[in-house]
Amino acid sequence: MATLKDVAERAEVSVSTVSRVINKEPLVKPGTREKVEAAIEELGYLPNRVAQRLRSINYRKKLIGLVLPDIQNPFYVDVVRGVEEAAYRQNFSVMIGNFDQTEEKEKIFLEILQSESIDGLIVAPARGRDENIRKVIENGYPVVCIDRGLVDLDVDVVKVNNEEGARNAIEFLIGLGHRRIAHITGHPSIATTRERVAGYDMAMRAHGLDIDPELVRNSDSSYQSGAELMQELIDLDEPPTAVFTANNLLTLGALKTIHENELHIPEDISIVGFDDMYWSSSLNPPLTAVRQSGYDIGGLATELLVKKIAHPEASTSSVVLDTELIVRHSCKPPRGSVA
Amino acid sequence: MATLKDVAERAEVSVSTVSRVINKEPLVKPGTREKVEAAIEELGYLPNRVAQRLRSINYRKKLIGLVLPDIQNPFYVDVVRGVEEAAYRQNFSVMIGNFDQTEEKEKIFLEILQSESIDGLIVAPARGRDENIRKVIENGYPVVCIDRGLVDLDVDVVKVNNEEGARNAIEFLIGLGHRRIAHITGHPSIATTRERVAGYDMAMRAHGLDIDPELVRNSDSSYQSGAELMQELIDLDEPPTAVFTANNLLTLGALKTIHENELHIPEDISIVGFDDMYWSSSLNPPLTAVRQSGYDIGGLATELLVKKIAHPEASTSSVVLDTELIVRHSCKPPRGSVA
DNA sequence: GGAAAAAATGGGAACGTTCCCATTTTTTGT
DNA sequence: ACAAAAAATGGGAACGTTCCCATTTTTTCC
Repeated sequence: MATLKDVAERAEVSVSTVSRVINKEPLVKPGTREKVEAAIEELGYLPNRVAQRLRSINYRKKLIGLVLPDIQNPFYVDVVRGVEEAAYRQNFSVMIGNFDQTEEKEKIFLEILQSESIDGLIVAPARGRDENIRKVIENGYPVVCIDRGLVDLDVDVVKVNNEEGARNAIEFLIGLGHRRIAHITGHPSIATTRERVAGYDMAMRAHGLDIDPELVRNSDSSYQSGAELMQELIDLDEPPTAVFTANNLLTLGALKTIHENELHIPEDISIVGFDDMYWSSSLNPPLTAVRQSGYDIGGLATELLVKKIAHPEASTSSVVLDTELIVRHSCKPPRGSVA
Repeated sequence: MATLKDVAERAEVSVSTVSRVINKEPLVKPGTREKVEAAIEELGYLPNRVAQRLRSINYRKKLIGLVLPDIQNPFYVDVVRGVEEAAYRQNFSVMIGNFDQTEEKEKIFLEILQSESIDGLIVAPARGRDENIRKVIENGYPVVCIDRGLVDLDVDVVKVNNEEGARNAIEFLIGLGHRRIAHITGHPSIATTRERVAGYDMAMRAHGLDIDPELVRNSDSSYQSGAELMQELIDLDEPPTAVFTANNLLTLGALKTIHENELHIPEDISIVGFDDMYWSSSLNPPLTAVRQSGYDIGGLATELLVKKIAHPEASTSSVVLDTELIVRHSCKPPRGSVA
């Protein structure tokens, strides 16, 4: 592959000048610039990003890391797209790591990213307290969290208003006449889970409804546990007439169980899921869901990170986006109600 | 961050020796190795992968690229997981690029990867002919294709037996008594599409059924076009009693339209999809699908690539995996049939 | 016990860039 | 037209490693 030196020789200028052209620095005479650009074209020169990164000063490496707990979750796929798009606009590359919810993999991946000399990091922490991420921050890397923040750490966050999203969903169900509303939650160690539970509680209490602890069940946020917990709810002496699932994997798991039990949605049971998917209309019936835009979250997080890379001293900020309740056809008043 | 030099000073050995320890080379006295490892531990040293990559000889950079047309497609997400897992086992990192089906993005991404000094590349070509990929191969990079190969280029491929997969699906439908079986295909420029169509044709002909060209419709493999083409099929004077969709996005799109038209699966129409998803059981009714393991494909492609990186002179090989028809509940004999 | 062979270690160039400073060229103002 | 200022270019060290070769130390074997 052609190097800077090759280009310099061809264009009959110094290596420094070619470097300046590559980096679009202003102090190059137009004529020189053209000569150099011609040489680059002729040689098919591509800058070696590895050498660039090795030599460049901190905030100019043009590489950010993205660390996600579960790439099988469509929400995070949207985040990936949002981050890639925004990063691309700012001429940054993205290195993606998926740690499948395991702490060990997360640690390894964070180390790799630091070894790769990233400028900064976007991460969706699996737990509220995360020693691995704390270390990265202590090492001086700019970090932006998505989806949820970190306990004890003052860090930039881009997230949605989970409490409100959950509250809207529950109030919608209450409005339809439901009283026994179940909530399959995520892992209680995650802030997101607690906020969504808080929204559930708030809505229930605001309408004078008791919260039956049997109807609120913690999970590990997986497809599997969504299916299992749904079965437990169905097997209850007095099963719920509606269920609110705290993320899309749980929703899909719950749907599986509902279908297996040959219950009909929405006649036998209503369901609202947190997280919408582009194919939610393909479900039967089309799913009513609380939409949070992973794409927007990823995009905003990237912009925030890029700013922070340029101005590391700036104070931390947090962005809270609104959710939207997308009403489709998976809910109706409970049997025998007079809504 | 601590460097090799820091470790060397602390352990009172030369930089070369530390490098040898890092790279697990055998020619180090056990005692020395321990001293060095202690120093590494104490300083929290992490090798700088950028410097390593810059200096290392060709096949030792320990980085591979993965270029995919559409990360929103769950099949490719499985591929990502398979590649990451296998790469991790071999101590390789993976740089992922998603080009959203656009040629321009693909080009940019392939250039970035070359700039990043990758050892080799796994790619799912969007088209059968791809100048961008051809260039990468000409530049001497080992390349393994997944899902489909490239016209005119002798390249390693890991794929499934598409023809057989499609044939099995169609024969299953014929066995149930269907005669008017539609096929929503992918883009005709893609080999995968042609192979699946060939399987469809073969099955139909083998059972003496005419192929009605109205029932075979080309798409761009998107969710949107799956929905649109399904509507066209439903609007036919003599609509099909069963439909075979050529990938999971098309399947989801078709399902949306079927539900919108208030048709019932499988009473009004049967559907078999190419590509299974882990949540196919969550669809209502659970989807009958031709399963191809993206995870296995990704894993095998990675192993093949790693071998090729070590022995670039080896002749190209291609791996063809079998598909599996997962029968769930989205198919039954057509109305009025005496199956 | 000593020479030869093998093992272990060290020194320094090189990878392809950027960055800093020095030098040369051009522009500006009078 | 000339000095001063500004713009443009060049030279070479440095980034943190690996790799090659040289040197030193240890082992082997008669």
